[in-house]
Amino acid sequence: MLETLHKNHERYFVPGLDRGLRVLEIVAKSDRPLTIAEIAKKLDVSRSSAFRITYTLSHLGFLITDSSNKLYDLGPRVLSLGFSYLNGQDIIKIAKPHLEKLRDITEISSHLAIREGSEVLYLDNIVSKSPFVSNISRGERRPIYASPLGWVLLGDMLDPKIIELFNNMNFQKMTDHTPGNVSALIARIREARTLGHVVSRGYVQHGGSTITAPIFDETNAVAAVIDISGPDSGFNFDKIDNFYVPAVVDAAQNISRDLGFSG
Amino acid sequence: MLETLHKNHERYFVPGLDRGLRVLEIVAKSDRPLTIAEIAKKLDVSRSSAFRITYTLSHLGFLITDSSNKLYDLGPRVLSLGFSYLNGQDIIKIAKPHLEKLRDITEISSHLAIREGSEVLYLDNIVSKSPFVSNISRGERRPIYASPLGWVLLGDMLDPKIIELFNNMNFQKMTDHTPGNVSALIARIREARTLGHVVSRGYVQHGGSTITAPIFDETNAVAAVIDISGPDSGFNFDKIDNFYVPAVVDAAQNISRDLGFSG
DNA sequence: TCCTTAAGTTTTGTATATAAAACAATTATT
DNA sequence: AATAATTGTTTTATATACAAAACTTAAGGA
Repeated sequence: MLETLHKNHERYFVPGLDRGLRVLEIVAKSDRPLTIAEIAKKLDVSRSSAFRITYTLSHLGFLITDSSNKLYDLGPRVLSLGFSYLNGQDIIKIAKPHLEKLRDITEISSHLAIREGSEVLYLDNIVSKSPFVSNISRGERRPIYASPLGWVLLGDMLDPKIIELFNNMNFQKMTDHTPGNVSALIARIREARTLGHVVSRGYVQHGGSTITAPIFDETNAVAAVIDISGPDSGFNFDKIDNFYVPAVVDAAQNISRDLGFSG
Repeated sequence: MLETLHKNHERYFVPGLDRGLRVLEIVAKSDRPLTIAEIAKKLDVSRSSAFRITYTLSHLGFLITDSSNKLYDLGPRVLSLGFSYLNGQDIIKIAKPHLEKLRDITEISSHLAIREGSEVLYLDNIVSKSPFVSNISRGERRPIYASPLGWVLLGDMLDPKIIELFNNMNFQKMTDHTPGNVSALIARIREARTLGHVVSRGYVQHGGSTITAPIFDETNAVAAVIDISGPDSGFNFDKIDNFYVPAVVDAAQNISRDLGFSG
């Protein structure tokens, strides 16, 4: 029996679950609470289905309603999942002491991030004790193409895969140095891989700088990335090459070693 | 037509969604990745249903499998929801400057928390710059009955409601001062309400102290709670009554005012 | 004020998601 | 090594989740 590729791909999908989670993400993305009719329209389902889904989600505490019971917003229960995820990530525990040491010797905030789809996902944020601190929290996301961390994270991805991931993405020029298309992005990635690190000086969104290096797992894949970053006022730019870069690369290698990367 | 109360209550439930979210929480609570058979047993459904649910969740990125595709663990996508929730909470933005000022003048870490069911849920954590820091992160939870923050949070709840919430809860003695049953808890709550704050000195889990005060919303309900807390070594115990307590109560009142509580 | 439109519920016939059973593949036991 | 037990996957008959339509309530305009 031959089915359509689409149908075949979703043979075991639980539609109610799929749509419920999409409702949570629709409400999460919205900057204001939504009505059932709005959710139904965005989900492209009937109002009665949207009613059933919001009924379920609000009874479970994942959505809450306002006093009139007409506007739906995220409920506090969504937090429990994310927090469990962070606690369960061994890489965070392994990396933390190295990130703290890195923060202490450089006096600049250090971060740990992984790739999630086409985004950089920050897993940990070790805040500098100096007054010049970055404001990136764990759980935050950035588009990969616009972040030096992203360029390093894609270091082990083959060009066709990169093209597949980004060829219909809208490249917004965040700064003068944001790659404007896929081939410019590939050039950045190749450069990062060749050097083994990236120094992005004054190019980051709010006039800050970043020094980034990759973490490898036991299969030599890029498992994560660390950086030190913050406003330019926190850096001593004379010490980039002979202090900051070796410190970050060294910390990354130590974390890689603790993760089982021998090489 | 008469249906059972149970059925009637769940008339509009989407079962696939309910079970999918319960799978996420089962995996979140587990300290190790789980197999389909284990998930099926914990959920009390057939293996084929568990297969369909995990299939859906892993295709959506909320679960990930290990290399053998047999062990399921939380995926990074669960983070985005929790982070959106935190970003959407106005109370965090409103409270933050007050918490930072409180941290700066007391040199002790300050926190913001709300009630979620029978748990205290930390929404923000302003870390002290002193070496004596607490290690509570946003997203963490504590049982209400065992936390001074919880006693303050329940200040506007009527006794029958408290009894309903806690009468079949297992009260574990965390410290000498943990209430051991519902009536002891109610006494703590009443005391907190009368005083308008709680000073819990040296009673907290790891030998630390806490000073807590409630935040009210425009309807005079307890909307949240703030505290300063940390190891005893960070406190100057001579300054409790004439400095720490007024500082915390003052910050709480200012946040209440910014939230619309006239007084 | 009445009419129109829109949004939130409830009901209900039908398409389909589901759990049992069958099957396949792996792991444990004798 | 052979067999039993366990687990993952596929098939399929049937219970049920779904969307359309009906109904209810609220809001807006003439």
